[in-house]
Amino acid sequence: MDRTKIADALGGESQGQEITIAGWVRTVRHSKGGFSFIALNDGSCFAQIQVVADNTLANYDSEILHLTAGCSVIASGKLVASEGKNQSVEIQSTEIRVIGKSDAEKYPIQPKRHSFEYLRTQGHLRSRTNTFGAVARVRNRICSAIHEFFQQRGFLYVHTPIITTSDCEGAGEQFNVTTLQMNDIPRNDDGGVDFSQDFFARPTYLTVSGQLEVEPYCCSLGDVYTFGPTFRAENSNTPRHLAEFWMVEPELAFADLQCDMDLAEAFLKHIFRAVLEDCREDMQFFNERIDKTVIETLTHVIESDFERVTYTKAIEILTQTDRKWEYPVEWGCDLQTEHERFLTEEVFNAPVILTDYPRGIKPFYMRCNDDKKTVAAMDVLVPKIGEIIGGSQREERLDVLLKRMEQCGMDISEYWWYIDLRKYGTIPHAGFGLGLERTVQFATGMANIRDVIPYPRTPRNAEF
RNA sequence: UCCCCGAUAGCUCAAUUGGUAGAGCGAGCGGCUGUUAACCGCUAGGUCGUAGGUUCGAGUCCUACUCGGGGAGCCA
Repeated sequence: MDRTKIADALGGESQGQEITIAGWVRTVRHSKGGFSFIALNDGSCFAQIQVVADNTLANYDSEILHLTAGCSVIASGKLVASEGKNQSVEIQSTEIRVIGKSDAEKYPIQPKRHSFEYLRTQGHLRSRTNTFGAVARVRNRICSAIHEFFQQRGFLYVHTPIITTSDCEGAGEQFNVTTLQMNDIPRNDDGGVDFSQDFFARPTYLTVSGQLEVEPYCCSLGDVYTFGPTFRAENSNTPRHLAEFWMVEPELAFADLQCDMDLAEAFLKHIFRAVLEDCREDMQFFNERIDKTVIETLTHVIESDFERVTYTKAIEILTQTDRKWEYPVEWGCDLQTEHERFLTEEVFNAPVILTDYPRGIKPFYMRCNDDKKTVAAMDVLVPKIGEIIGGSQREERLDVLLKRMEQCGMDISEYWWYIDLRKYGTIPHAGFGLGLERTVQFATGMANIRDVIPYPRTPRNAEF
């Protein structure tokens, strides 16, 4: 079938031509004048196209008059200038084939506003709505912008494994991967699980981060990035957490924390610029119906220089304000959501990059600073979301790394391959992780992370 | 996992101090209309999340559980 996408039809270039479009009915209005108006959407853009159906159509009485929301149709006709006010062009149809009916009494997506909570129970159909169609298109554009950004800069896309044996040191609780039967688990003499009988003959997990596996590629091929799903078995019930989410993790070769921060800032700006430029209609919708400040916020991020502040300086700011904190602030403590939001929303009113955190609250692989107290870490904080990027320069000095792993009580033998990178041609390198869904949230203004991923996985929830 | 709030028609919500359930939207039918989240009229539709308890009487009060939302922790 030679199908014209509705986005192209509305572009108007084929005006005056005979075209065929296909999609799902949003609304139908019948006129006693002997014709009907069908608003058709095919997902190619936010807008519907209006199909005018005349009662001279063979199936006008038998089918067109009974069309309802959700029906799928293929319509052919001439693309003409519209007499109506809300669209410049419309299709004067010569044939409309009803492909799939949709029982209006039972169709879960009514032509009215639904709550997002309700639509989550209709995960297979919610992409038929304005909001979820727009989210899907923006999410897609963000993903293409991510690849675009790195490919333009000569970064290599590396696929790190989903099933891993390393835990990336405290990045989060992990899901076990096993083929052992739950009701018949083989035991060792000491009562522990006998993993030698498992598929991989050892405990394995779903990845919580591709960082450790992408570093070797960085230390041989230069600038690289990994981009894929990650999993956390944390019992987190918040609008900002998922058990399965997507993460982008670039790793820069021969680079320090400054390079890392420059990259992160340019990266975020590239993504938001792409969304604003290429998803105008969708963004207009989000700005009108979801968050009235979202376009302004994104524009502000693109145009402003990110504030770069050391952790130590941030603690100073937080202790000198009259603001009362639920969690007390002192040097050495991890910053809480209230602190991060205060800094980015009230003190700087812009994205903030916090750097040089105390060693004690950061993982083993971060590079120790000369002060022996802090590490070369950086977090990018944005309004509303808080931490959107976390990164660091990696510890490239073998002796320092080993000492640090020892202090952290790690089993060094498990990480022999990671340590090898410091033995054979070690280099300074740095990287960060960006949560895709939080980025989509920030770009769209959607309040709940469950509404920016097609099928959210959260504690006690894996429907669809 | 902790704290707070909620669950009533297909959906979004209302129901006074405990007295036996309503609206809007949607749907069906009819009217009107180059309409556009159209408009006007009529109709159908509910063991008030589940299980106990208090009471002459519970949508309303109490307890537990389930699910949902907000905040927090963990983090991306």
